[in-house]
Amino acid sequence: MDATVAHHRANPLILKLRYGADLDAGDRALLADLFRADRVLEPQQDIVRAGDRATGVHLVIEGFAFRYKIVGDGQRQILGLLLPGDFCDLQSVVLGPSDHYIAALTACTVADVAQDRIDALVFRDSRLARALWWATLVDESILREWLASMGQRSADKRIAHLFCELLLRQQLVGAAGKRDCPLPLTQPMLADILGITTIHVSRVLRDLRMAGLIQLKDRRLHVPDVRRLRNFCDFDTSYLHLVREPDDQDAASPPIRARP
Amino acid sequence: MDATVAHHRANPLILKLRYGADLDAGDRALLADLFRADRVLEPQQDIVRAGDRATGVHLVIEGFAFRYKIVGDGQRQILGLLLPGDFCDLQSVVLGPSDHYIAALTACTVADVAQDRIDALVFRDSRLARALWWATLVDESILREWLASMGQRSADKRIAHLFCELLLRQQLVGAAGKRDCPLPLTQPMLADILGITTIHVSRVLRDLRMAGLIQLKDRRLHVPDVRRLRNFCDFDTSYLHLVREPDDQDAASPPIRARP
DNA sequence: CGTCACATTGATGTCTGTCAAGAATCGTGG
DNA sequence: CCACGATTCTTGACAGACATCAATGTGACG
Repeated sequence: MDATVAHHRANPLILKLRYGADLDAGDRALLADLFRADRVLEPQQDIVRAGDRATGVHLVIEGFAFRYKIVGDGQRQILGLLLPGDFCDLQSVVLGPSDHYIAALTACTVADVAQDRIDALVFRDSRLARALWWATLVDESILREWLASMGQRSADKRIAHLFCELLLRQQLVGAAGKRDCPLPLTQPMLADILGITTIHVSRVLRDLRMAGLIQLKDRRLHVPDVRRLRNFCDFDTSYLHLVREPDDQDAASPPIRARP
Repeated sequence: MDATVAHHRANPLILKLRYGADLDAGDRALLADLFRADRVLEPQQDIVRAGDRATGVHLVIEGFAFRYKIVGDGQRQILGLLLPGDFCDLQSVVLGPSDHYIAALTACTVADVAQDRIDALVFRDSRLARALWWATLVDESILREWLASMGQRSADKRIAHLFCELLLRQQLVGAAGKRDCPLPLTQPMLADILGITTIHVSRVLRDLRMAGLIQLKDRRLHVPDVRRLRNFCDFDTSYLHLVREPDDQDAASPPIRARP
């Protein structure tokens, strides 16, 4: 565990960017300075509403948020999960009014940053610009993988794949252990992520549990044999575009609270 | 029909960007100069292969291309259709090896541009930078809409929605009329876009035809009543983030060949 | 003219949705 | 602390959407 995580609670963005870029201490200091938690949200509280014009950029510091759309007669499709270190809308200025919603899933803290401060940052430091760009491109890549999953995988593999992803993504920001991580998703939420009904989610989770692939307890996911679960759902990390694998340490999870 | 389309064949990128940015004649000249057709591809020929490192940037000038992934035991999911004016991989340098394939769907012509020429362009002209950025963000937005469609819409509405999108997107680049457009997609292709079997595609197309919603002939789509089709599948253009609606002209389709 | 991909249709099976009813969990207020 | 309602979670019976298997027809192309 290196110096970046030494202080009381590391900035998840900085942790994440270790896997997409090589930043020096100066870069990290700039990021830490710009992206600090400055708002706490209740579960279900909106961060961005469809039709809103961008006001600034939001970064999740702690907790989960999610992106969603309402189609047809009120059915909700969840388009992405935003974990600590993820941007909600880095690029929204260019697009105009948002075409979807973003809301807090759990209680969470976010950083609100004015667009011009981002612009100044990336203008000044092209390595940082590239790092942030990497982050948004990974988000898009995840979206493609979700689409492929939705189109081609059966419900059980889809859930398993999602769990593999969430375990790994949380490991990247030091929020998960080797084999378990927070999983604050209700079954109705899972249903809207996977495009199936909550009833079916329940059935499939039972099957996965009984197959010994996963354990769920206290809103946490435990995976007894990560290799086996990955195998089951054909999980391949390449869509996350990591330049290095996460250390295999049994990391802090839930988020680090210990002081030095 | 304005001056941009006056010459023998307008650059589809320039046409498309009319809907996302305000470019002046100088901007357009730069684009036209940079993105000119310089390669012809056979149907099914690869443009980008998964695992490839980026060599440059590719823009579709004419014809259709498509993005796809292979999941599990060889099932293909098509992740996006690339129409004239669409970039294949504007940003691939940052991400490293591609995690998916891009191939020509029909015979098509593409522009190959070295990354540094793009960089020089966007560095020099921030309005153009913003315009290109808009284009990539719209692509991502389309991806989200596809995901929502896959998760929440039934097969018939999914096809209808896709057809609405393809009609409109081709109108943006002057490749479609008010109510019809090229549709060079076989049923196996449609199946891999929609995540259903070709057999089911055949049945659903029959139903849509018999409901009078669409007509298919000679690899073209004809929509007798666009409003009705849009209504049927809950099509809302906002995810395409157009700053203006396409003119209601009965535009050139197939691509303009007439000389002034 | 044969081959091959595409397209169509029917019969049948499987996955997932719908309807219905309970049980467990959780937050809240008395 | 307990009661309460509200949300989750679970299970069963049944229905519908879509997949699979099989057969046939069509058209492009060598």
